[in-house]
Formats: sequence, C-alpha cells, structure tokens
Amino acid sequence: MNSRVKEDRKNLILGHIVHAYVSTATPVSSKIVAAKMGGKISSATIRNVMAELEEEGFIEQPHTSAGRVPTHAGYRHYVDIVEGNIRFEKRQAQRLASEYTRRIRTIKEVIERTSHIISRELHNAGIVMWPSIDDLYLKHLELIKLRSETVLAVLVTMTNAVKNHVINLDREIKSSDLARISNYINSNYEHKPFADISEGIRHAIGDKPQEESREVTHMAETALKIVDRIFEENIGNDLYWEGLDNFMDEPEFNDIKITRRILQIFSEKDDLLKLLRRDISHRGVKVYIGEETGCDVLNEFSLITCGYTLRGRNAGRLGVIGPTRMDYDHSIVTVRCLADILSSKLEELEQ
Amino acid sequence: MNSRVKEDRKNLILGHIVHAYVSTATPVSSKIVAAKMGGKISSATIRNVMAELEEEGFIEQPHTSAGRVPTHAGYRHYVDIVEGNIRFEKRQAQRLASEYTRRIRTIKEVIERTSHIISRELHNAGIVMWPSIDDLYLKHLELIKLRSETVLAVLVTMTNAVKNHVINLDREIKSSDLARISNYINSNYEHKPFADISEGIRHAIGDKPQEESREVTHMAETALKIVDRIFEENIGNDLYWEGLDNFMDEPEFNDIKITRRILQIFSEKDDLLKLLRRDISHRGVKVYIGEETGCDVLNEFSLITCGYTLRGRNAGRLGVIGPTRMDYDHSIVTVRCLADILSSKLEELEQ
DNA sequence: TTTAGCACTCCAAACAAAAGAGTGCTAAAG
DNA sequence: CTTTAGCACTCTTTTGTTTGGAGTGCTAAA
Repeated sequence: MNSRVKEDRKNLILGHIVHAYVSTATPVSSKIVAAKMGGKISSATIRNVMAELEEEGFIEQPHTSAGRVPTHAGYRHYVDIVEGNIRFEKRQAQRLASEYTRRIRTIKEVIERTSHIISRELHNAGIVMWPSIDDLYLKHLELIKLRSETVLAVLVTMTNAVKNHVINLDREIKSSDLARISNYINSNYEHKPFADISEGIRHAIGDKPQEESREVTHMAETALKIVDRIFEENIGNDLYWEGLDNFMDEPEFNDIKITRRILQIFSEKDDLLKLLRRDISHRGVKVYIGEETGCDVLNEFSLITCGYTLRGRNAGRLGVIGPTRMDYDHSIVTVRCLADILSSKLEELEQ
Repeated sequence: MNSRVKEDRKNLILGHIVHAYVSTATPVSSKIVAAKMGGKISSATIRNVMAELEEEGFIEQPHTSAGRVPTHAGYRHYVDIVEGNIRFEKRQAQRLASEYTRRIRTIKEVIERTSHIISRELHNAGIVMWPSIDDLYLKHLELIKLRSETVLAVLVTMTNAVKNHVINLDREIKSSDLARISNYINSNYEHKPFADISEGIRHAIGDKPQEESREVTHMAETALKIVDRIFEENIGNDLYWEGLDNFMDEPEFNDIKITRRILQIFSEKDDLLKLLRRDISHRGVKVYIGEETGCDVLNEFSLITCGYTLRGRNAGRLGVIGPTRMDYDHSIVTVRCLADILSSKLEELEQ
C-alpha cells in the first residue's frame, strides 16, 4: 500500500478515536473504530495501526486490557491535521449571529452576550477580553471632583464603553480647572485614539514658551497625570467570563481538586489575561492543549482563542476553556465565527 | 437532679456534638463527647442523653452503628442557645478592622475588600449587598449624549459610588439641554437623597402654570424619565460575592450535583439578592439554616447575614454562605463585626 | 497486507468473611 | 432516681477471592 495512503488512514483512525473519546469519555476499542470505519476493515488491522499510533505517542492505554485514549500529543496532531480544512458553515454563522437578538447598545452588552453564547454553544467556559485601550477612540471624557485631591474620570469611547477611574492627585484642584481640562481634551481629541492624547499634551507643553503662564503648565501637568493614570489602569486590561457551571457535568470534575483549581483560576483573572494577551498581535485561531497553555493549573485543560478587530486592527481576543477532552472542530469554528461577529458588532457600535 | 441543670447539660452535649461534627465532618460518638466533657461522665450516660436528643429531633444517626450528626433542627436549637451570649471580642474586631490596609477611596473597594475578608476568615463564600439607592445621597450627576436618543448617566453618590446607566429616550435631545438638566439637578439636589429628586421634579412641574413654556415641560419630562430609569435599575440592586473556591474542600462537595447547583446560584445573582433583601429592614444578625433559607437549591446550606448602616439607616446586608455544617459562632461574630466596620467605613467615605 | 483465532492480561463487579465502631439494654452500684 | 460497667447486637468498612468480560498482542494462514 502506498505510504501516503497508509498515513492518511492512520490519521483517519486517530480522528475516530478522538471523536469517540470526546463524546463518550471512555477508552476506545479497536472494535468500535472498526465499526466507525464502515466495517470494511477488521478490528485486527485497526489494532496494528493503533499499536503504531501508541508507538508514536498519540494514544495510550490506561491499562493492558483497555481501549485507547488520545494523549495531549494526540489531540495536538489531530488538531494540526484538521485545522487547515475546517470549513466555515454559513448557516452556522447566521445562527450564531441571530443570537444577538435584543438591541445592543454598549460594548459591555456585546461582550457579555458573546461570552454567554460561547459557553452555551460549547458547554464550556467562554472568555472575552475587553478591547485594549490603544484601540479605543475617545468619544467623551468627563472629570468630576470627588474630594479636594481626588478626581473621578469617566471615559466614554466610540464603542460606548464606559470606564470609571478614581485618581488621586498630589495637590488640590479646582472644579473649574477640571472643566477646562476636559473641555480641552474633548474638543481636541474627540474621535481620535485615546493613546494620542498623552503625546499630544506633552507636545503642546514643549511648544509653548516656558514662561507663558505658570498656571497653564500646572494644569497641563495635571491633565497628563490624569490621562496617564487612565491609560495605566487600562493597560492591565479586563476580561469577562461565564459558564463555569457548564462543564461541571464532565467526568473530569469528579476529582474535586481539579474543580477547585479551575475555580481559583477564574476567581483571579490575571493569569487568564496573561494567556490571552500573549497572542494579542495574532489575528487567527490559536489552540493550546494541556501543558501547551504554559499554565500548570491548566494542565488538564485546553484553551482555544481567536482575535477580534476594531477598525481593522487587532483589539482583543475571545475564546473557550474546557477539559482537553473537548470538541476541537466545533470549538474552533465557533470561536472564529464569534470573533468575526464580535468585530462587526463593535463596528456597528461606532456608528 | 434538678431539671434545669439537666437541661443545661443536654444543651452542652448538643454543643459538643455540633462542634465536633463541624470540625471533623464525621458522626460523633458518645465516647468522643464523654472525653470533651472532661471525662467526668461516662459514655453510657452520654448515650442516654443522646437518645433523648435524638427523640427531640436534634441529632440523628446515619445508620445503626454510627455516631450522631446534628440535624438542621439541631443546628437551629444550638444557634438559639448560643446566639444570645456570643461575646464580641474587641481584639478580633481590631484584627478584622486592620485588614482594611490600603487606602480605600470608593464604595466598590470597601465592598470588595469586605467580601474578601468574610470569605477568607470563614472559609466560605462572602456576599455583600450594595447599598440600596434610597439611602444614597447625590454628589454629582453627569449626563452625556451617546447617540441622538441615547444618554449615558453617570451618578456619583456621597459615598463615591459610581453608577453608569445607558438610557434610551423616545425623542432626540440636544447636548445643551442635557447640560441644563444636570445643572438643575446638581445645584438643587447635591447632598440630598437621590430618591427626593423624582418627587421634587414632579412637584415643580405641577407648580408651574401649564403654559409657561412648552419647552420647559418637555425638558422636565425628559429629566424625569432619566431619573426614574436610574432609580429603576438601582432598585434591582447589586451584589458582590467572592470565595467560592474556599468551600470546595468541604466533603459535602463530593457530590458534584451540589457543586453544580451552588455554581448556578452564584452565577445568577437574583436569588441571592432576594434572600438578602428580605431582611433589609432588620438591623441585626439573621441565621438561616438549611431549608429555612426558603430557597430549595440551598437546602444543604446555611446563610448568615447582618445589616449595615449609612447615616444611621439600614442600607444593606452582608453575610456568608456555606454548608449547614459551618462554624456558627465564629460566623455570627465575624459577620456582625464586619457589618459594623463596613458601616463606619461608609461613614468615612462620606467625609 | 490483511485477517481469523486464540491465549493472555487486567479491570470491574459480585460475593464472603472479618474487623471495628458504636449503640441499646440490663443489672448492679451510688 | 441517676449513673455506669458489661455485653450482645447491628451495621459499615475493609479486605480478600472469585468470576466474567473486554480488549489486546501475537501467530499463522489467506
């Protein structure tokens, strides 16, 4: 037999093992695979191939007389094969898009809805990053004096995201000065990237003859401090997740230790954010299987993410987390599809 | 033997059973109780008393040859006895107060910190209600036009709580009109209860001769709509919780179904809110054991809450949720103590 | 290269027996 | 009347043994 054909068949068999194991969670026997192959090949032949697959580290037996279970390497190989030729079903895309029923007005609503859809569709936890601030365009900035040295900044972006920041200044500031600062910023930077403001102000200070007015310089510095603080706090980025209860059914959670670990992961968002931020510059789908996540609490889990865009630039990522035994095909399609939908919803919000 | 003395001893024994069971999670034998009583009474005597306690429904045996486990009625009786004479340790209060280390500027921070302390201190989930809006006093209201008919209202209270609301109006509104509305409200209602605003405006409309100006009436109606919408969305109140991972260790969670149920409860905050709101007018500690919660998903859980105040009025509640097998003494003390601390922190914020 | 057949391995379920924990009851002692 | 030692009894837990079956690897033939 042609060695190419042989390799194809081996991959097909691995695929069947993966599918069967994903849906039943019990080790897959040669007999079952033979049936899945249409009964044209005997279980003995399958056994030979399975022995090879085991040799290569793609599957393993829990014990001598059990069926085979895909290893993490096995999932990886499977995904590598399958990833290229996953076809993007138009009908499914429409179905997912139609889930955004209610009128959605704010970025918060889009993000929550998206996360909800991911988790319901894939029966796992859905996570969505907020767009990073470098991609946000200013609609309006409001500064409110809370206390003599404390200012509340309310930032509204073109996508109608609202962010509040409480900022401590070194010295007292007058309400009227705050109003001047926000007026200045609003009139000069409306519809412009938030990231430009800081630089712009610095530039403006540099231009002016140093003596023009001590007071003006003072105010500019305060403005800078405010803008920089907003920027800082947003650099840390935020994340929304949902659907933890969705995967508690899975047998892997009979081990309470695992349950506990995953709850910890989700109660502290920083690690999750780190995972997502890692690929922020990558637009397409990324699949991390088991230890590939690099996060040892996630050893028995997989993470599938995809970037979404805003004004054509990468703005953030969304994805799904679940046990390594998950439906990779469906997850990849869904995640990519929802990333596209999210991108277009964000676009709509900017109208 | 004096029947009063006898009753006391019975309660003491119940107490020992509760304590032992809470800390070990295994049925408590007469021998263990005898030891806890100082060895002055034989296990046979204890057995007699235990038979009575079982008769009364306070304890039960999982099976014939096992020790006893407190029933929900048993916990209830225990709490009834103990609740009156729990002593409030000053040192502990100080220790808890000292946990609020970092400078806390907003109500959000106080609430999150408090919830965190509850959950860490009691190894259960801590929940804290946001103060209901009727108790909030206006510091500042800002209205920002998002779209022709959409307004963003940013509400800052005297406690520096910041709430954002996106409000759809029926008709287009000019930015300048929004500014007039917010100016009016800010200058007339600063430092006054938010709840007064709506009534005040209604009153003002009524006063005016109907014809004075169609435009003014129009604006007043818009203002009303905005204020009412803010009020509505806040009536639903909000809740913060933390520490779910803390009780996953407990053996009651070996049953995955229970784990799943509790996760559902926490992912949908409405039921929890209902539980807390029920006692909003009550200031002190309330203890709900098992089915007493009235919420059948919480059958195997207990809830201990305590009201906190703002300007001397009841403003909300905080508390702890955990398995019925929990340390009631410690929980009651801690929850009450933290309610006091939270009240005073809120007071500080209003300065 | 495929496949039927068979011996072999190991798990899982079922059953049996033994060990242990804790009780309730009784009868004697305080 | 209350307390307690003593003992029989019950039920769980643990451990060991057996059996059936699922699945494999190997071999020899197609």
